Amino acid sequence: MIRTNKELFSYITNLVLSGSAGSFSEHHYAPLQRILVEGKNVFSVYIMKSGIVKCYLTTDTGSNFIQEFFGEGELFGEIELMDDSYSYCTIEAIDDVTVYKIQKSDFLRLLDHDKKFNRLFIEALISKLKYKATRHSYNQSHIIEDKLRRLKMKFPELEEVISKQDIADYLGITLRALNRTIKTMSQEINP
Amino acid sequence: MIRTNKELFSYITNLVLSGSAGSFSEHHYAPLQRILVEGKNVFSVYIMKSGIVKCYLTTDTGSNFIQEFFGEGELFGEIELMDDSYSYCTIEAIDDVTVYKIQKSDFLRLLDHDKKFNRLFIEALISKLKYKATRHSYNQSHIIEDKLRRLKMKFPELEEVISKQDIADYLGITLRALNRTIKTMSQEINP
DNA sequence: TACGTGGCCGGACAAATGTCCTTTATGGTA
DNA sequence: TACCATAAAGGACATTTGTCCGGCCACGTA
Repeated sequence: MIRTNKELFSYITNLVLSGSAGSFSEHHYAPLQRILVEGKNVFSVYIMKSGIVKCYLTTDTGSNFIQEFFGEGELFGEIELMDDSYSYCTIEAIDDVTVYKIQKSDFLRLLDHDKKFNRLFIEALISKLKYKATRHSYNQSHIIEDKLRRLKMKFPELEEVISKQDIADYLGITLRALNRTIKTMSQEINP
Repeated sequence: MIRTNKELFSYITNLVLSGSAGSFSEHHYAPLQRILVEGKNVFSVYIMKSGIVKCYLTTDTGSNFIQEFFGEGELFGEIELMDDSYSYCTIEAIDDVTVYKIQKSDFLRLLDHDKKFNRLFIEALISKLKYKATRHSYNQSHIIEDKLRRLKMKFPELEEVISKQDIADYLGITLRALNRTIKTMSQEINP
């Protein structure tokens, strides 16, 4: 649910600490602030230093669909990197957030000259792919109760950290359906 | 719906033709033959030369969920590349299929020594990511009729090439629901 | 205190989708 | 030809999920 990337995080941290990569700058965001906005041009790649953001897009039906929550070490803005496109989603801070920011051109240079970084980046992409594939197939083939159970298993502190509406948007369901399911499940435990 | 990758295809074709990459071997498959099987170890990366395959996985509910259809230039087996893992999906030929196959170790060497190839690979991953993200959010926020309309728009020859069951598995719905929707839509046109 | 505002909860009903089962082609094969 | 497997189509019903709505509660502010 909250995606992280330890390896990338520690590698970037070392890069920054050693001062060998002056191209990284650090930025802070308060809850509800938006780091990227759907439809706007993206000029940098971002890597999470601390906090949690949600990555979502607004569909033509008006509802929000949450792609992922990002925590320590996850990167975003990379999809818009290659084709100079507009951001296909919005990134919004959930709590206090710190990110490393690196300009496209610097990022591409790093990718070319730093083999280790290149490999870590590829692994990050592959990890995202795998995650998305699994999630989509699970979502399409299970009822809400199963999805919720799975989510709670993987992320027990769920309801303390993420709002109900966000959980619903993440599961691709309505708030009503989420509440209904929570009720049903609690009744199954205490009949 | 049927994913392709022109740039990668022509680059690989040139590599193979120029003989500079002896590590590629060519393989043929007949319809229904399986190139990768879910749960089995993967030792190579594959790139489609011709034909169409379906990439699907069987969920714990017994239904099949089709991740993507691959055509010319698309690659698969790359997810299993980095973490030495088992295949998370099955790749099955739909018509006559030819693929280029390259061993993991050769692939990794190529990735390290061929900058252009490295970049094409990253772009391929990013393209898949973007596609998956869009598809999942669309699927979760629209009714079947919308999904089907969108699919037909993007891929008009749909029903001639892909079986009804496969279309249903791709949309994450039952065959019954697909038939019902097709009927409804045809009645809307000829009332 | 009184009054909004927003998050959370749930009733009642409608719409979408799944399940189960039967029928009708269609193609291959004994 | 007769037989069998398999794709396609759809009827009848159950389940799941969405829509619309009103109520409750906590919190900030006039």
